[in-house]
Parts: sequence; structure tokens; C-alpha cells
Amino acid sequence: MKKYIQTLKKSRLFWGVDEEDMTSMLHCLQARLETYKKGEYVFRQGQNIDQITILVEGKLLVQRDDFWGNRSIVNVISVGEMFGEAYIAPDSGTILNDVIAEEDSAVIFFDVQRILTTCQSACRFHSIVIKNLFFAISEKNRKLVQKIGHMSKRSIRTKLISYLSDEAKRQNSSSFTIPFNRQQLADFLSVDRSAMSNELCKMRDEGMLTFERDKFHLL
Amino acid sequence: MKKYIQTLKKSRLFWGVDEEDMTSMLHCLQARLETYKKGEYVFRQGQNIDQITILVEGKLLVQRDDFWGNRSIVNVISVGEMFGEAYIAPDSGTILNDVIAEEDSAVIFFDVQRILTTCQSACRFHSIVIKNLFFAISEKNRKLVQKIGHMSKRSIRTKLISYLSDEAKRQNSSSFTIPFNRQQLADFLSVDRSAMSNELCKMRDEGMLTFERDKFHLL
DNA sequence: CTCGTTTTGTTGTAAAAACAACAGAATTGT
DNA sequence: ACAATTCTGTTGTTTTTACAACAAAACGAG
Repeated sequence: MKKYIQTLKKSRLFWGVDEEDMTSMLHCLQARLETYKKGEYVFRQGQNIDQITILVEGKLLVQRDDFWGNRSIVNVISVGEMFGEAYIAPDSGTILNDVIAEEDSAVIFFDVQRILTTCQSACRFHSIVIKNLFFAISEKNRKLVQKIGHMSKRSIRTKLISYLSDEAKRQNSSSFTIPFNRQQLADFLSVDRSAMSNELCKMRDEGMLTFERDKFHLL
Repeated sequence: MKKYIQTLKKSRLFWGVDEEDMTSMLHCLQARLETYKKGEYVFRQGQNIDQITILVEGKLLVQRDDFWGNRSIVNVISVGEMFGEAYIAPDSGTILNDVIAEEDSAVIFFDVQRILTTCQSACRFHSIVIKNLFFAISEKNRKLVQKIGHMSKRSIRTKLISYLSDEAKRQNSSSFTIPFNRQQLADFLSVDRSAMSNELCKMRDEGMLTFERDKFHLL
């Protein structure tokens, strides 16, 4: 476990926790290390999850099989990322996807009850971890709601308008830079890249905006 | 404030808190009551939010104006619902929507720091509230991720496949009931109702499934 | 039961998106 | 500076979706 303390310290969950406190913290939270060979399952569809995990080595795939057997990749989890935090509510039911090691991987498990119940003893950073966890989920929540707001628009143009308006608000300027290239933006909005590119140019020709690569200016 | 204790007690945040503890709890969390006349703003776009709120009377609308001035309704908040929990992370930036009272309304504000930092004193239900809050957000998170999973599919058919497969998994049976009528399901997946209805029937004719109203059976 | 209302299915048409294929521009590595 | 690669825009075709309008079925209130 010790060799992963640096990785953990950088993760969202342990922001602001001093290195010397990490060891006692891990003990207090009853952290457990598990390793997986490439192709092994970390979680299986139908399983109950009551632990939060952090990937400290390797890479995981979140895969999904529909009723008729078609497989799709839902998410990729990289080192330092947290997983499982959305499934730990007592009434959240089982996970509906498989989580599989794409490379040889190492995962650290944390007991949720332990995290949420502050201990009387030593562990002086416990309340920081609670806040970290809370803020992380809250933040993710916000991003998801926002993304759904864009995706729920019916046309590519309105999706773009929704997204670009948000970025303008967020960066508090009608000129701003987006963190995506065209393909990534198309993927984010779940539309075809060329169709989106086409629509962007039409909007430009209609005088709604100008852009160059990832720099946009709304008019 | 007292007259709303019954409403609060039913809200997700205070599940499992006894009535006699509510008063001291509200004190401990420094709850603040605000009332709004119809049409007044509860939050304005660009504002920083560091409080969690519960609507205890009336109805709120979450509205959104895009850069070019087009308004759309993002969400409706009804009595007992929590709001603001997605914006309270220190780095979450300002809210990008307006929240407006659609009717005369009453809202109770809670300090987040107060909630997340357990007090030494009386307030023995504090850790329950932390868990409630945490589980509520976690749960919402899960639902959002799932919804995005469906919405990100490119065609109505694949959206339906994604959604129906999830329901089958969730209810652990190839026969199940959905909590939507056709229009609601179409809205949930962000597609046209008649086009979706049409697609469902095609899938039925192809022998993929059968259904009647809200009862489905996958084959 | 009956009338009015809501829900669901059906069809045709117009609009939009996906898809595919390619060309030019920009970027990267050597 | 050059070659290779990635990124972006453009176009034409095919497929899918939205939209509108309507009919049939189911439901609910009186």
C-alpha cells in the first residue's frame, strides 16, 4: 500500500491531507488494496457496491452489455480516479455495468461508513476527507446536469447554442476557449463531427459567432 | 419556521431524524427561512451559491437564458425538494441559471460548512444528516450517469435498447414495468413521442420485445 | 353506461442528422 | 525544412427524426 501513497495524495479524495497523516488515515478508513490481472473483473454487473475505490495503477474499463448482448464501453478509469461513489447509497441497487482491468491494475477500497462517520480518535483530517468526497460528487453532479442540458436539445445547432452559451457564462466573456477539439466536442454532445462542423460554419456565416480552432467569440 | 418542520422531516435531507430533534437540528445548522413573492428571484445567474436549500412552500422554476436571449425551463422544483447541492463545491463556479418563484414560495437555507462539520455538542443526528445528504447526491449522480448513457446513443432505437436493458437489469427480469407513459419516456430520452412509438412497434414486429402500456417483456 | 379526455399508434412529409469520402490546413516529430 | 499525422471543413447521399394530423384504444368522472 505504501508505494501508492503519493498517488493517493494527489487524488481528489485526499486533497489537503499531509503526507505524514496519510498512513494513519488509511488505517482509520480500513483501506484495502487489491490487484487485478488484465481482463479480470473489478466489479460485475448485478453486484452490490458499498465501497469507494481509487485506481492507483493500470487502467479500468466500464463496460455495458445490453439485453441482446451488444457490448459498449461506457467509461475509462485512469490512475488517481475515484469510482463507485455513485453506487453506495443503501437504496441505489446493484451496479448495471462491468468494470474490467484493461491492464494489470491496482485498486484501493475504502469503506463508506468509515468515511462518513467521523472518528473520535487521532485522525484529524477526517473532516477534510468528508468534504473532499462531498465536493467531488457535488461537482460531478453539476457537470452531469449541465451536460444533460446540452444533450437534451433536439438539434445540433441548439446543442451548440446551449454549450457555447454555458461556456460564455462560465468564463464570463463572449470570447472564450473550449477544452475540446472538434471530435471531442462532437463526442461530448453526442453528435457527428462533420455535421457539427458544418453547423458551426453555418452559424458563423449567419453572423452568430466567429471561431478559430478552440477559440470562440459569440456575437 | 416551525410550521414547516413536518415538510422538512419528510425531505430527503432529514430522513430518520425524530421530530423532537428537528428544532435543535435546525438551530445547529443555522437554518434560515426566506419567502418570495411570485416572480421574485431565489438565485440569479452568475451568483455564487454556498448554501443548500429546501423548498417548503410554493414552486420554483429553474430557467436558462442562452447568449442570444432564448429562454428555456430547465427544471421545476416542488415542495420538499432540495436545491443547490450541486453548486456548493468551492471550485464549482457560479450558477448559470436563474431560479424564480413561480408561486409565492418559502425556502429554507442551510449552511454547508455547518452540515459537513460535525458538532461536538447536542445534535446527535448530525451524522445522519451528513449521510442523507451524501446518499442523496450519490443517488442523483447515478441516475444522471445512467440517463446520459441512454441519451448519448445516436438513434431512437438504440436509446430504447439502452433504457430497456437497464430496466430489465434493475428489476432483474426480462418482464418489467416502467415508471413512464410514452410521452414521459420520450421526454426522458429527449426524442419525439410519435417517432419513438413507431420505433417501439417496429421492434415489436421484429420480435425483439412485447409490451402493453407500461409493461414490457424483452425476448 | 356514456361522454369527454388522455394515451397510444399510424401515416406521410419535410427537415435534419449520420455517414462516407476527400481536400486543405495545422501540427508534430525528426 | 520536410514528411507524416492529425485536425477541420466541405460536399453529396442515405437514413433517421421531427412534426403534424388523425384514428383507435383506454381511462375516468358523473
